[in-house]
Amino acid sequence: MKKVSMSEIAKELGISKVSVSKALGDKDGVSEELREKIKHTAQNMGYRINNSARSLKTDRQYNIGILIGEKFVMDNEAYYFSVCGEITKKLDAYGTSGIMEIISFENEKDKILPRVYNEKKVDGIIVLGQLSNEYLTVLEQMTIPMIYFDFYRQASKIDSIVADNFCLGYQLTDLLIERGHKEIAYVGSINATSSIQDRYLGYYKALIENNLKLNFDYIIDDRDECGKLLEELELPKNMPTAFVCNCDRVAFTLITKLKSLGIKIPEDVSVVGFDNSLFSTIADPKITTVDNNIEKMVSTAVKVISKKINNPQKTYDRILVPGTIIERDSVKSLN
Amino acid sequence: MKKVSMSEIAKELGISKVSVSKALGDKDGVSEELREKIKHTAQNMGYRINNSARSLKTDRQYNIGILIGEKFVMDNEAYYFSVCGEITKKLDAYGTSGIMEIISFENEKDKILPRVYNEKKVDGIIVLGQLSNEYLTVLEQMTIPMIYFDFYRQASKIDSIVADNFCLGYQLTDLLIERGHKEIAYVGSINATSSIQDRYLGYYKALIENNLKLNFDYIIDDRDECGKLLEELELPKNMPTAFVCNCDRVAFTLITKLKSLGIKIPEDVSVVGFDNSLFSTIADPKITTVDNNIEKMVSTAVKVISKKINNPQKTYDRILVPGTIIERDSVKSLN
DNA sequence: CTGAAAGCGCTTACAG
DNA sequence: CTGAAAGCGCTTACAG
Repeated sequence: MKKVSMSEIAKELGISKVSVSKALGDKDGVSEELREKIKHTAQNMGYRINNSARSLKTDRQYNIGILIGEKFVMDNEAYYFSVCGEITKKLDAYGTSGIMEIISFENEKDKILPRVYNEKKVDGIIVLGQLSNEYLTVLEQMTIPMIYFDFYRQASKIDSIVADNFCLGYQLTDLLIERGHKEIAYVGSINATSSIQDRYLGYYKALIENNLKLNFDYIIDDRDECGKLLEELELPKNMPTAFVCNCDRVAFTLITKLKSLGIKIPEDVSVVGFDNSLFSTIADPKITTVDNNIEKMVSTAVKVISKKINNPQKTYDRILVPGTIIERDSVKSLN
Repeated sequence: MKKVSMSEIAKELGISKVSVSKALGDKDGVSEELREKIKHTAQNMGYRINNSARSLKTDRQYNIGILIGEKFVMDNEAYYFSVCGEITKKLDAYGTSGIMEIISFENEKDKILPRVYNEKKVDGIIVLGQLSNEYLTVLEQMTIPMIYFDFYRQASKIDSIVADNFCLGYQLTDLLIERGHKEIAYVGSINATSSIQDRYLGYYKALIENNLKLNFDYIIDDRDECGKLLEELELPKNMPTAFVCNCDRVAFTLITKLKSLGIKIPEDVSVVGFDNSLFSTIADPKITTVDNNIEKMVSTAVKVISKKINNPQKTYDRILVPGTIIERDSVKSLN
């Protein structure tokens, strides 16, 4: 079985490979009639374009790198894997493939740039989830377009796509306050990621506006310095009437723990989460949460990175994607 | 900022680019002294190899395609996404990247080959999870190495890496029988995937060896013809004392349903699952299940595809990776 | 509309 | 050990 290149097709048809290239690439400069004939012949001969050869000439790889920190994928059911899948699907419409690369703890520490960059395999990079500031600073030296997904850095000029976490944290807390709750805890390590922090600040804003005092005993860590989720949450001595959790995963863990202590949800304590992930629907009761509108976030990210590849100068700053609260069964009204 | 190629490095050092290529590629034909100098200069100049140029010459892409059917990723927490992540990690040691591609329902039906193949972006392909026979038949025409992961086709010669499902289905059912269970149901659509089918056949073998009759009412579908998981399971009229579920996900759904009917697990009914996924540990009670040894399966798959790329003639047939039963709290002894 | 020529950045076989 | 030359399969600018 011999290889079929554009030259082979040209030879077969008695024309030049230039015409073949134009026809197959949907470029001007061939008659429609010839174009059709060429496409037909290519199909018959089982022609497949050689992306490497194309890339070498055009300086475009038609690949996007998708970076995920190892800390986010310790779990088998990691959230960013599915985001990566969604991105891959959307990318397809742009004739582009997604190359996922896991940034190991080691490479993050040693500031090793990703292979997809070092070997020029991609035209741009989407970073899923926050990495260490030191590593990001190094990443930002790269000479190809990059965007941050689901986080941002105040210190950097890199465009980012994030949920409107501040606003959503506010709304979710406000909902609890409206329902008569006054003792409200926040579960999340507020220095771990920008999302956790912004959700927390939204929570705090809601407290302020309702003249409720911020109680430091009510701020509960959910992960360690490396960003790994804690096995066990440490509950405050005085039980609040409600918990705002920075994600459904943690809300689920919390509910399980509270139940094991004989505390009923939502009769005794209310719990809300974030992300509208599987955890919010398999929990009993089902968790009131926030739909971040991932689909919108992903399509925005793909659109932005594509535009930046065509025009690296253009900046988009921080794009906030609005979400919506989904009320389910984990909140009791105290009124 | 100007581009740095091997020629630039050569010019800088007053040598030929051939020496640069040999030095950077760790090939013979340069003195150690010169090699070191070249590597050093390359580093300083911020040299990154151009994978496309290398590929064009060597006819190797240093990329592996990872195909996943859309049916497996309807869920956000899809199992194969994490497998894809594991593969990506392992591939790194081979200097190779993984390019995930979702096969949409449409492309599967229309028998459209994956982009990674059509554009020669990969040296080999790993298929995660069973696709339709019609589609696989078309895939098998491809002229690059391919392996199946987590399923196989009796009809085809494609090498595959699978858990020892038959044996594990047998062991798991046998465990229930040893504990005194005689009325045992199997939950899984036995024509949906080879895994479900083999686990079922192992279940049946255990029944036969223990002189228990196969009861067709006790075979419960868990997905539709497209392979999508059913929202609601249809329980048999006469309740068995135990259920063997083809995966933890379904075991979780079943437990939720049984509980909602006031049936206690494991007091009234025992349930076992497969996969040792998150679902088996977040369920209450925790589910007795099977650890498929994904890590071993993944490392085997990566090893096999790499070898096949270097030697496409070589075949490995079906490789069975042994698993282990993990006993937890969802089985009651009737003895 | 059509095609000859140049060149993208590597690697390899070969000569010195 | 070192390097000149050829060539991988495309695309683009240009000439006809």
